[in-house]
Amino acid sequence: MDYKALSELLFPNVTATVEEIEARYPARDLPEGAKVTRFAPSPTGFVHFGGMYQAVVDERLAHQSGGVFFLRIEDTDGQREIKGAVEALIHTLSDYGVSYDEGIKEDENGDLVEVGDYGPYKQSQRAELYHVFAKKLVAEGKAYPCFTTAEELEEIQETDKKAEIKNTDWHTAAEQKRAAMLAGRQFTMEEVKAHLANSDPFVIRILANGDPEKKTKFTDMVKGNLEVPENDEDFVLLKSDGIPTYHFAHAVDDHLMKTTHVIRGEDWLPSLPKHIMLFNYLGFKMPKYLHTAQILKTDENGNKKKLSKRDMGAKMDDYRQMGYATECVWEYLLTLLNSNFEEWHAQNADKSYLDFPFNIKKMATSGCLYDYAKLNDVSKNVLSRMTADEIYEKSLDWANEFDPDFAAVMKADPEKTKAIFAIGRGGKKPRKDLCTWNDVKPYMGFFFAPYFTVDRTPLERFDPADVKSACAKFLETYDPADEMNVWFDKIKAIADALGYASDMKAYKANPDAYKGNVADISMFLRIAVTGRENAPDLFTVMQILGEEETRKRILAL
RNA sequence: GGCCCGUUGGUCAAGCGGUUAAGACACCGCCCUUUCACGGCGGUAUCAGCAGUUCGAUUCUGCUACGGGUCACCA
Repeated sequence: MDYKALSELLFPNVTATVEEIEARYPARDLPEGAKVTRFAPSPTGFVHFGGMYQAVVDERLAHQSGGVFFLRIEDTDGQREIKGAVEALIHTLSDYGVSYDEGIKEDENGDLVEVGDYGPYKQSQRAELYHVFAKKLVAEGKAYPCFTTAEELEEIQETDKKAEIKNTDWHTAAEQKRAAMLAGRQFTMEEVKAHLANSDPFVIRILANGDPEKKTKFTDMVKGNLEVPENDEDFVLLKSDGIPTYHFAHAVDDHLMKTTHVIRGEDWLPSLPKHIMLFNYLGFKMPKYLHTAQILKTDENGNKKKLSKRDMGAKMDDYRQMGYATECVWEYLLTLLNSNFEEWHAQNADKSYLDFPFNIKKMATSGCLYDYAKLNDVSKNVLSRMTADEIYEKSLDWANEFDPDFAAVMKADPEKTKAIFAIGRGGKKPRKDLCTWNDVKPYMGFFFAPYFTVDRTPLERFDPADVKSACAKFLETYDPADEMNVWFDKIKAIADALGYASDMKAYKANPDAYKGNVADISMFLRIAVTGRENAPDLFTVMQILGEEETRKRILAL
């Protein structure tokens, strides 16, 4: 078989040579040790939590080493492409502050532009490149055209991929398919010509010469030393539409774009033999690999499963909707990435996460379960460290989109809103009431008339006359100019007057001697002023509310 | 089913041949506190199992079990 002639037959329009292509992508001029990484999502409309996890690693590794991080859009599957997906992707990355140096970006006008010298950065625009390398492989007898259609192969397999395949059928189905593919390797030049004359669709398959019984050693930077079998599968390089499969695009792109470190999910591990073979066939130097652990969830049956896009929390946009601040998700992500991040952050509170010495060795090698309780705890801590102004701005942003009515209320009186956010904030032991922006309204809505409702239930176990009398007495002596201790002394006086203990120790020593205690009196007032039993410091609440509103609410109880 | 990867408390995890096996979350007590939210102190709970190497294995090796991933003209 004249492979050179075959390659000309298959790619008559490809005139560029591999050398010419290589010349277009010179080595990058980077300092010693600089890493070149890439985030290469397919534009499916959202960024997966696991994808963000990888993007963060990409970004940190590149920028921590003085290297380059680029974004490549893997749009080789036209069927799955969703319009606006690239924009959504870019926005998510920028929301989370994951900055990349090359790839598709948005300019000032919001238009998509390409930045960088190693593009195009969309695989659909790189067809020419792939074809040159495919032609080379065919010319060298390392790849061949296969005219067997996907439908025919599926038929041969006799098993519906969608249906549940019984374990025992696996072997035979795989064998049959393999036999069919092997048969596809047998052809004459005349047959190929006939197919082409007939415009029969075909794919380009690799000619696999591996023996799966033979294992080769491979070192992954996360997983460590692995043993991988040789590849014996004639997998597809170019689909019948001329677009490459992931495998082929990965080899060609990461070679030309000079990627030094490939960060991807461990679900790619099984296809490693394919990639090793491809890089060998093409004469490319393999990049280093980091196969990251999977993020798992517990399913209905209590088994661990890969976090799928249907699960809440799988899409980065879910967090926005649930009201998690990006900073919180970031910090949670970082703690999953390097478990010592939390500790480091506690000791370096003033430093940016960019100063954190991210370490590959610290990355988990086994999958971890997604833990909302932990996320919530991290979130509370992060939010508690923010200033009242920050909280105001960020929560308003969120409310503008998800709760416009409440946003309007907040905006109507920014000073008051900020004063509320300032309660118990800034000290060594800040309040931690807020976990998500969604918590803001339930937490402080009562300050605003539209959201103020009174729950009298806690008052029911007391004599209504006492409640009424306590309120009346409070109003008699209430002076908004009072210092906190004076203010509280007055409440204690009310307690004494009504037969409630003003001294908690005395009360605890002999509870039966009193109708209640000063905490109960405070509770009456708290119900009146905040409408509920639990609230931030009552003295401050009254100050922010102002004398008029405070009196009005107590009078109305 | 084949192949690959993994397994330290309920969860995330330190550990890298000799430790009372860190810490965080969750949970449970107690304390502080006019409520709540904090904060402090304490507690329950972990090396999947079995062999082997070794003076000594959570750490090294093998096997078993269990869990996960993957087996497309999807990425």
